[in-house]
Amino acid sequence: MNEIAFDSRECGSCPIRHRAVCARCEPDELDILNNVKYYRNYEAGQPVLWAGDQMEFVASVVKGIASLSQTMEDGRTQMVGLLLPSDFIGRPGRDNAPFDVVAVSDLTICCFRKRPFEELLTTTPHIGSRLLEMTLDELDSAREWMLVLGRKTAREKIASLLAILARRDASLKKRPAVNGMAFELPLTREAMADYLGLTLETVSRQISALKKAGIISLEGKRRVVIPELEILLAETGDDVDGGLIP
Amino acid sequence: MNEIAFDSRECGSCPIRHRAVCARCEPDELDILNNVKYYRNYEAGQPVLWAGDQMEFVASVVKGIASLSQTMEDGRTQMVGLLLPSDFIGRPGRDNAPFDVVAVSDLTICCFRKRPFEELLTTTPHIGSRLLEMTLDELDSAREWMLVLGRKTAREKIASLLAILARRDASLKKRPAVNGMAFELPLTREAMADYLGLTLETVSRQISALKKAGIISLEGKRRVVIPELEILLAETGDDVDGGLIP
DNA sequence: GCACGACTTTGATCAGGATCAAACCGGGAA
DNA sequence: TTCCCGGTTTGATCCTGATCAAAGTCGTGC
Repeated sequence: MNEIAFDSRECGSCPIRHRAVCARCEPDELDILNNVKYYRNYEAGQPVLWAGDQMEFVASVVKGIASLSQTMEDGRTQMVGLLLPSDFIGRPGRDNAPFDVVAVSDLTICCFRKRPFEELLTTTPHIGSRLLEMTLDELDSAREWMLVLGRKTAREKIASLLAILARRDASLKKRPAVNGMAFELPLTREAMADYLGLTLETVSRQISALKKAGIISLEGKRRVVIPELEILLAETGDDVDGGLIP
Repeated sequence: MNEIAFDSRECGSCPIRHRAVCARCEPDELDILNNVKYYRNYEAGQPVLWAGDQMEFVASVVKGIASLSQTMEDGRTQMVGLLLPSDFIGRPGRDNAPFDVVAVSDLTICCFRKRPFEELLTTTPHIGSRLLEMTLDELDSAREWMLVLGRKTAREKIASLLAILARRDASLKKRPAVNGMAFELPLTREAMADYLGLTLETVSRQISALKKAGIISLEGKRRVVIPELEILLAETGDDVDGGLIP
């Protein structure tokens, strides 16, 4: 859930080869020719990996959004992570995907063959320690999300999700989150429900309620405006400082 | 959630110094004298760390159970992890505890000063990669738990918890989980509720229901007997193979 | 333009778990 | 022994969010 970048300006568009791996950039054509690095595109809704699949690559999201999710036999599904641009996909040291990875929107990922990547991990210690740091951050966010799933009301859940998306959007655009900011909702009501442990009807109703209360407003169905950030944050149930929006 | 051991037989009782760190054992008196390694004891209910506290050590659970948890201002709390013997506490690279750590039962942990430990990480690459592997495993279990919190019914939640505890108990005693096995419930009804995102009354009711259905039986309030593992597993809602009990 | 389909909203009703309340159990101290 | 107290069980009722159902919105292709 965190970019694996050391210096993102210095390098090209590929987070893995250029932003993560090489401290000094080399042209990546070589890697592409050697089939070590390659791009993949998916349409919204397409699966990238099913749980249990062999993973012959690690990857990094370049554009679009992917989800990590689990589905029970009877169809109940729970999203366990959202992967936004610069997020990392993969498990060095494991061969099989632990969860389903699905393109939520149109998606481009940059893949890097697993073996060469694992080589790099052993030969370049700071990559490993960066990866450990990222993994610990993801573990913390997963645990924070457990509070949302286990203890928050539907309204608090929606507010928490909107707060996270607002924050992500701001940081992606490299500007601070401010009152009056607007952003595109990249998820359908159903995807939100799967992330929050709710039904899509409840999601819709709570969004309507927040709108009616003046806490958010919508432009169309997918664009959210937040007149006052503090007021939205108050709805999350978190302490205003700390919590999901540091 | 996973022991950081390379060869546990070869060494003394301290998981960090002896089982994790030194490939070849040295006597640990030296470290104790240097105040690099030390033990701490806590009584049931005592806090080990509050979220935000400076952590000057990493540690490993030697005996007893600790919990990681978060509490909202109004008192709602969610446990985000159970730490059993050989589990690791700490965040190399971070100074502050992200969550509360509380002794659930009487607890002994073995602490290792953070700086020397971080030194070791940089000088001994296989420790780092083992730590990465452990962290990835914990991330997977956290995500699996998100399915429990977000989508399972109260009965399935209880069954899932019992299944996990049964499995942990078996692996701690280094024998397989079998039909008819019995184990001590190390948690109060309230602690179970906090782990499962339920109230203690619901926990109690569902345990009674499982008892009435013959899926478990109790000896006293705290000892659980599982006549048929498969039947309990069927109640978890997971696929019988895979899932929480691999 | 129109029709279709995917997504969303809204309504009516239901049910699972929360809440409030009281009783029960078992162990330890006086 | 008796009392007390933390933990547990059970009961009655309430309420949030699920479920079932229908209608509304919007974009796309014909």
